[in-house]
Amino acid sequence: MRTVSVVLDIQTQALDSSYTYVVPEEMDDVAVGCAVLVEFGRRRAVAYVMEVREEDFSLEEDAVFSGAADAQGERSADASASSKLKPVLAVLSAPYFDEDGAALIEYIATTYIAPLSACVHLLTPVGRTPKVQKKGDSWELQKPARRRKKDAEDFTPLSDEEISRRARALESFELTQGQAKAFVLVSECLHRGCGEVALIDGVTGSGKTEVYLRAIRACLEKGCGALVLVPEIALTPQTVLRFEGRFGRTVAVMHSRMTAAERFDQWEAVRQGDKRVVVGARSALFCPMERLGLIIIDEEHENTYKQESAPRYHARDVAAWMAKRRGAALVLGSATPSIESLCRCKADPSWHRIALPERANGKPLPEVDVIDMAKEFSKGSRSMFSRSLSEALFAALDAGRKAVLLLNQRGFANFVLCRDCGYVPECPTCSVSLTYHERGNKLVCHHCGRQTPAMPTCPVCGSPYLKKFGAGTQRVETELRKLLEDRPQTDIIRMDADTTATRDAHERLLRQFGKPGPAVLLGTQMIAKGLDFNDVVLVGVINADTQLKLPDFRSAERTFALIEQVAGRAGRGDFEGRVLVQTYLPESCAIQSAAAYDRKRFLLDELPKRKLLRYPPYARLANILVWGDSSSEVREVAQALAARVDEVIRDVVGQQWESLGAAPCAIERLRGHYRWHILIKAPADADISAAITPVIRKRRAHKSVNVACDVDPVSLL
DNA sequence: AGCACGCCGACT
DNA sequence: GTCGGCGTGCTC
Repeated sequence: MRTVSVVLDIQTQALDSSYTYVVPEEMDDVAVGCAVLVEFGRRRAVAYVMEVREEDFSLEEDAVFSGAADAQGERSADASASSKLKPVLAVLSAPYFDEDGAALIEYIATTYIAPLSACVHLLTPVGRTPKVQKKGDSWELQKPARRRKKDAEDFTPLSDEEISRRARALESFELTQGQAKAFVLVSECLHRGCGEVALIDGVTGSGKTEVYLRAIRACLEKGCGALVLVPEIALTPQTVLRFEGRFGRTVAVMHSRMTAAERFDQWEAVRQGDKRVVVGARSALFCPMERLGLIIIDEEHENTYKQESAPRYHARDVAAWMAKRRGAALVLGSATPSIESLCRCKADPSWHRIALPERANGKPLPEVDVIDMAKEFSKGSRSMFSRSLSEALFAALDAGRKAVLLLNQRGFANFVLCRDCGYVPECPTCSVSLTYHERGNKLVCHHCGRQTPAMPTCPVCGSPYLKKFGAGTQRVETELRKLLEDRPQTDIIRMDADTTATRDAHERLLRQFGKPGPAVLLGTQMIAKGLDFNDVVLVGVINADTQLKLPDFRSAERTFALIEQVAGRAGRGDFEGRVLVQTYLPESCAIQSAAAYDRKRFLLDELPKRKLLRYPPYARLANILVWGDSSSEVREVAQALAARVDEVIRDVVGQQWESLGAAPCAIERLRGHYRWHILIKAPADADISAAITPVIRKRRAHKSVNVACDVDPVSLL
C-alpha cells in the first residue's frame, strides 16, 4: 500500500508535523512536492507531499504498541495503524519541489525551529494558503491572480546574437591577477562539485562582479544553473542589466516587490528550464533550479540575508547546506566579509578564502581621515560639518566633481528634549523616542511609523524650549543647502527611506546624481554600497559612531564595515578620492582600523572581546522571543521559559551552555506589543536547535502570548 | 486554525 | 422543553 507523508497548509503550531495518508490505488500522479487535498478532522485541507512510501502493514501490530517510541522530540506523529489512515482526496498540482526540496524544508524547519508549513511555503509559488475550487467532479487549486504590473520598462530586447557578441567581447578582456586567481578557485570548486565555498574577499572596486559573471558562464557551459543573491536594496535595474547584458533572456529576476503573478511566471520559467540564471533577493535561493551548479551571494556580510520573521533562516548558511547537498559551489563576495565567514575559512577545509587586495583599475583606495568632532565642538564650531569637511566639500564641488555624504542615523540618536524638565516624547506603542520630521512638522516613530503632530510646548511642564537633538537627513539637508547657498549650480540629492518610498525613486535620484557637474548625494546606509560614479572624489561620514553605541555585540563590526564600504565610493575613476569620517569616538578601534584599511588590527581587538564574552564566532546564539499585549503575561511566560531553559542546560547539555535569563528586549515595546527575550549561548559546534526545540514545542499555546526562537540571530534588539 | 462536543441560562 | 453561550479538545 502506498502512503504519503504530508505537511498541512495550516499555520498553527499544534498542527505542525507530518501526517500520513493513504494513496488510493488509481491515483497515479502523486509525487513529492505535489499539493494534495486531504480530509483533516471534519474539514478539508491543502497539504504538500514530503515523502511517498510503499508500506507493508503486515507488522501492523508492532506499530500499535510503539506509541511511546517518538518521545525524544521526534516530529512525525504517524497514525499507529493503517486502518486509521484516511485517503488523499485529490492531487491539486504538479510537484513544486523534489526530494532535495523536501530535505531542504526539513533542514530549515529543524535548524531554525520554524513551522514546517511556513518552510514549505518558501519553495512554493503560491502566495498564502491557496483556495481550492470544485471544478466539475474534480478539485483544483485557485490560480494566482493574473494581474501584473504594467511592464515598467522592459529591457531593450537585444537579439541573442547581439548579446552573445557583446558577452564575447566583454569576456575577452583580461582579468586582473587577483580576479584570475579568484576565477580559478571558483572554477575548481564548480568542477569538483562537492559543495565547497569560495569567499572572495575583495576591496571595493576590485571587480568581484566580473568574477561572478565568468563563473556563471563556466557554470552554464557545464550545463548547470546559477543563483545570484544580492541585498534587496542592491537589486536595482542597473544590477539586473549587468547580468541580462551578459546572459540575455536566460536571466530571471526575483524580488519581494513583484506581484504574485509576476513571481509565478518567473518561478515557472525557471522550473521549465527557460531561465538558467536567477538574480534575486534572499528568497530567490528557493526557486526550482534544476542541476544547480553555483550559488553566488554578493555582499555576504549583509544582515538582510537573515530573515527576521518565521522561518528565521540565514540565506548564507542555508546556501552552504544546499551547495553541499546538491554538489554546487557557493561563492561569497564582500569587501568586508563577516567575521563568521572569515573564521570559517580558517577552520573548515571546504571553505576557501581568496583576497583581491587591489582595485581592478589599479587606483589606490582613497585616504581616510578621522575628524574628532568633540575637538571641533570645543573649538567653537557648532555645525554638523567640520571645518575640514566643508573645505573638502567646497574644493570638490568647485572642481566640478561630486561628493557623497553618509548619515548613519540608525539608533536612538534622534529625539526631542525639553530643556526645562528633560521630557523626551516617546512612541506610545514602541518604547523608543520619536524622531522629529521637519516636513509636516511632525513626530514619527521609526519602528511602527506612527505619526503625531509636533508639540509647540512641552506637554509636561509647558516650557517652550524644546530642543531637537541628533541630525536627521532632513536637518542635514537644510544645513547643507545653507552651507552651499552660494553654489546654486550644485545638485543636492537626498536619499533615504522617505525619498525612495515610491517605485523607481531610487533609480531616478541616482540618475539625477550621475548627471555631469557638481552634486552632493546625501543619504543613509542605502548609499554605502554599489554606487559607482567615477567623478565622486569626496566621501564624508557625518556621524560614524551612532551605531557603535547600540547594545549589540556586532556594532563594532558593522561600523567597521560601513566605513570601508562607503569609503569605496570615492576615487573609483580617474580622480583621486578622499574620505572624511566625523566622530566623537576617534580613538575607537573600529573607526581607527577602518580608516587605515587594517582589518587585522580590527580583528585583533574584536576577536578577544567576542571570545571573552562568548559571542560568535566562539559561540552560537539562540534568542527566544516572547511578545504579547499584556506586560505581566509576557513577563510570566518569559520567566517560565527561562526556567525551562535553565533545566535543559543543567540536565541535558551541560555547563558549556549559558542562559542570560528572561529580560525585557532593548526595544521593550514594539507596535503595542510587550517584548521579552532569553539569550542562550552555546558552544560554537553545538546543535543549539535540538536542545531548544523541546522548550519551544512542549509548551501549550498561550492565547495572547507568542513565542519564537531566533537561531543564530543577527540582531538582538 | 476550525469544528465538534458539552454543559448551563433565557426564549418560542 | 429547545436555542445557543463559548470552554476544552482533537485532528493522519
